[in-house]
Amino acid sequence: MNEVLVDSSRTLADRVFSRLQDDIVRGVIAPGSKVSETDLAGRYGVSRGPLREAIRRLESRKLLEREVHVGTRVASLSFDDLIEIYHVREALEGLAAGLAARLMTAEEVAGLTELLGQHEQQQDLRHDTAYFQREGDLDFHYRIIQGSHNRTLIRMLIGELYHLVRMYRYQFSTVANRPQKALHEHRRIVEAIEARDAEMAELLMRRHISRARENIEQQAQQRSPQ
Amino acid sequence: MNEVLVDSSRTLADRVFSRLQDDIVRGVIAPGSKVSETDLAGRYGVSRGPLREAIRRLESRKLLEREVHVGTRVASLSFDDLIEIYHVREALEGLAAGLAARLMTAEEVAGLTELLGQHEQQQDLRHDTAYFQREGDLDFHYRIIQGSHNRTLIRMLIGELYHLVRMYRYQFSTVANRPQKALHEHRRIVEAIEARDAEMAELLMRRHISRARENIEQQAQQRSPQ
DNA sequence: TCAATGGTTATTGTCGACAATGGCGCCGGG
DNA sequence: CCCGGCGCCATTGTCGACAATAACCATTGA
Repeated sequence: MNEVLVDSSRTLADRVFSRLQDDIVRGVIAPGSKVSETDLAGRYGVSRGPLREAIRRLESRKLLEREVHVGTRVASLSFDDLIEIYHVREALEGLAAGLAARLMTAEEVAGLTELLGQHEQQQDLRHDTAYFQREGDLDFHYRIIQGSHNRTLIRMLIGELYHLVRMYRYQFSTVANRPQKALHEHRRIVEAIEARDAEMAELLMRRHISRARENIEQQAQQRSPQ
Repeated sequence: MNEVLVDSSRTLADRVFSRLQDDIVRGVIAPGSKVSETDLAGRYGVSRGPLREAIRRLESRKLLEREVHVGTRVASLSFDDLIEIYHVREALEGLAAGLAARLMTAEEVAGLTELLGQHEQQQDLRHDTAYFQREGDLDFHYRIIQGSHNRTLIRMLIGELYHLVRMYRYQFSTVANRPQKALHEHRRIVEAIEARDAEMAELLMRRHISRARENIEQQAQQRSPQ
């Protein structure tokens, strides 16, 4: 989504890291499956050295789970894990929205407004609905997080949590069943940011993510009603 | 503080990771200084392979900064970085305190109360003040974070942010100049947790960290009054 | 004297091979 | 028939060597 995928730049370990991360997130490699270093090295055409470095980085992002002398397996998120992540998202993205309302530049706000307009148009035309519900939604949040201008916060949300959220969406092919409501909430958040109302922006963002979490909890109950 | 330092367990890369992290946090290796892979390999008596893995992990924790084909240098925190971190801490530890008030077991609450009692005693006797202000303070927060029972939250705070905070404290030899107030705030937080008042615990924790941040901002202004 | 350019050198990036550990299946005994 | 021990094998952990890149310095020209 955001990260550069130019295969001719940087180092080998960096490229295999990007590709492997993408394959994991998109479910090309089945969640929970064991992956052998030798297999992966062959698959990506590199030696085990750079591959191991990529594995270590993905391990610290919780996309891979490693057990010494046993092997590495792709992380498989449970519903509980996802609920935990959403609690953290609520706190962090609430902070981000508040900071964004105070610190976003006029250009950033304009870009955000434009992005939202595009989403609303897509929604009206019933075009590319799946895209909006997946990457489009993340794009919106992505902009606001960047607007916080807090590098630590950006790193934690974009660099760590979002890959897990994306993986989950692919894993359970979650088509958010409340796109209109979500879009409406997005609109109100943007309005708060445009008005530079930090408290309101934070409140609305927290509520927005909180509702998304409740939605997931409902789905979980329906699928496995104990 | 928390991580096992048993040098006879796990893998070489894990051990050199722990030792290197400790040396960086404690300032044994000067912040901002360049570190050569060959030098470090010799220093810890390992090959460059495991060392590189340790470097990658410390890099993703922002304790090391790497530039391809140029070198690795120890991160040196700016005041701005620290302020950013404290904003994130405020959001995350506020969440943690709220969750702790709801989810901590009776044993955990008892242990927390006992820890606080020890700190108050140390404070009264003016014993080991430096310790309280450094590791002791972190111990208190550490317990509450663990009490949140949210693995993602624990990982982000303990696994990532706290090492940076610790490094900063060593780097600027910050002796918190408001230990009595901090201790009093700790007491009130514990009372809220004992009363299972989640909202109050969150509010008090946020205020506690917010005040610590303001304290740092004051110090920064005094040292470099523009 | 200064700047540009070339070579040299130190450092990192990559690779293949060897060592060590844990899992798995076979075999024997109860 | 079941259980425990033993040995093989696959996989990971570690190492040293080679290749590639960028910084540094000296030299030369203006």
